Amino acid sequence: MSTQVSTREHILKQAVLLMGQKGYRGVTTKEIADASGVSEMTIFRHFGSKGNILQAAMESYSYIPCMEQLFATQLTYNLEDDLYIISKTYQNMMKRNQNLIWIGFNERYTMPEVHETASKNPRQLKEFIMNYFAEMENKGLLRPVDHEAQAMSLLWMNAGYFITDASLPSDMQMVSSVSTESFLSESISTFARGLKPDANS
Amino acid sequence: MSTQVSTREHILKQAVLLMGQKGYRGVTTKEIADASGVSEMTIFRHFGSKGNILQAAMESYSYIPCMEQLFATQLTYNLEDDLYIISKTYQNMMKRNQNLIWIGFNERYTMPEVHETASKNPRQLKEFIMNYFAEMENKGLLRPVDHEAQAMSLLWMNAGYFITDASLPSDMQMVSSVSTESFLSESISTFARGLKPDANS
DNA sequence: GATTAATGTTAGTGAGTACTAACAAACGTT
DNA sequence: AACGTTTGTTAGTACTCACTAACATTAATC
Repeated sequence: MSTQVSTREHILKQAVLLMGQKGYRGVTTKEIADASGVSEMTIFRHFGSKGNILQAAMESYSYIPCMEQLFATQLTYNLEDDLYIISKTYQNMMKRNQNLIWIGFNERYTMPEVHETASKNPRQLKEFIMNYFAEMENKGLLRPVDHEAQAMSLLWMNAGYFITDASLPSDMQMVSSVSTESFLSESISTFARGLKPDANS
Repeated sequence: MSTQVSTREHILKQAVLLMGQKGYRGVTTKEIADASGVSEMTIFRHFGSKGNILQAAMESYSYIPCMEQLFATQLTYNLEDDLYIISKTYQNMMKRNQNLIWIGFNERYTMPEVHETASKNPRQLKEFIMNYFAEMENKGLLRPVDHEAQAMSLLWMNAGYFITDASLPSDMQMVSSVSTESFLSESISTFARGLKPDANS
């Protein structure tokens, strides 16, 4: 009984890995089967079609629950700290799922439903952040700003950083040598300063 | 005689457009032919194979000549102005060729030679910038810094901005509403300030 | 008007590939 | 030991698609 689940998960894992490297169309069901140490039939018995593999993988990928918990329990209402932990969590989730991100992006024209599934995440996260900003403003810990625009800025910055950090380095063959952690924390610090109310030291 | 060239260019243009949307494997030679208003045979007579189409497109794409001219004639040795024009040119070239960038990136595992062709560009640009920094330091207009690391920072920032600006907005369906031009100029301004020698107003 | 170069047309080949059907083997559970 | 569930095997189907060959057509050059 537990074998079903684990083989299913195992297939998904290998499929995402291969598709992340060679693209959805670049990988055959045979390849996925071999990489999973499983017969091709097993794949079709589990998922029915190649498209469903990707669909299933996309549905299993979601940072919404994780973010939900973060916003419910881990916030300190210190602006900089909170933005940092939100960003850090976002970065972690994106990095963990970077293959899926790429596949979804590449197939955005050919498999719109897959892309639709994936794009729910940032939209939901934007809502979370906007609610947080509203709360902070009520507490007098935030300047009166356009909550949506500022939430967007944060996401924008994070997405840009993720893409350059997680994806390009292996591509553009340049000397990295830039410390990753510090870049993020410094950006967040600046961003938080810009949002704090006027009375500063 | 001019017809050959123009049909060839026309095919390349349409091929890149389609591949940019649906991926290299997602497009058939038939589709490219139809989009180009041309027989499938014409394509094979011109390029021999589907792979050669992409290869030819990649070889035609290069911002090196453009950058070469910029570095030779258009610099003013005002740090901020120069970095801005370099960045702006980079952004323009990347935006003009964004389809090719994506294709090359997506096929980095399956068609390494294509990727190799594309990656010559940033490496060359890095060299240009490093030489520029060396000159500026000689003129006493630049702090003594690690030229390679700083050139990397600039390219890094530009690449990150390009990707979020040119590619993500249509993807993540978020309200853009952020002014593009100002974001870039502000970043460059900050970057330039960080590189100027100490004696500041 | 004849020649040449570029393109069109048609038909087809061969390889790859998603997916199916039918039966056999392994496995755990009771 | 019997049963049900999951997986493996094999063979095959239907389809797509890159690519070719042979011949017809247009268009420019001289």
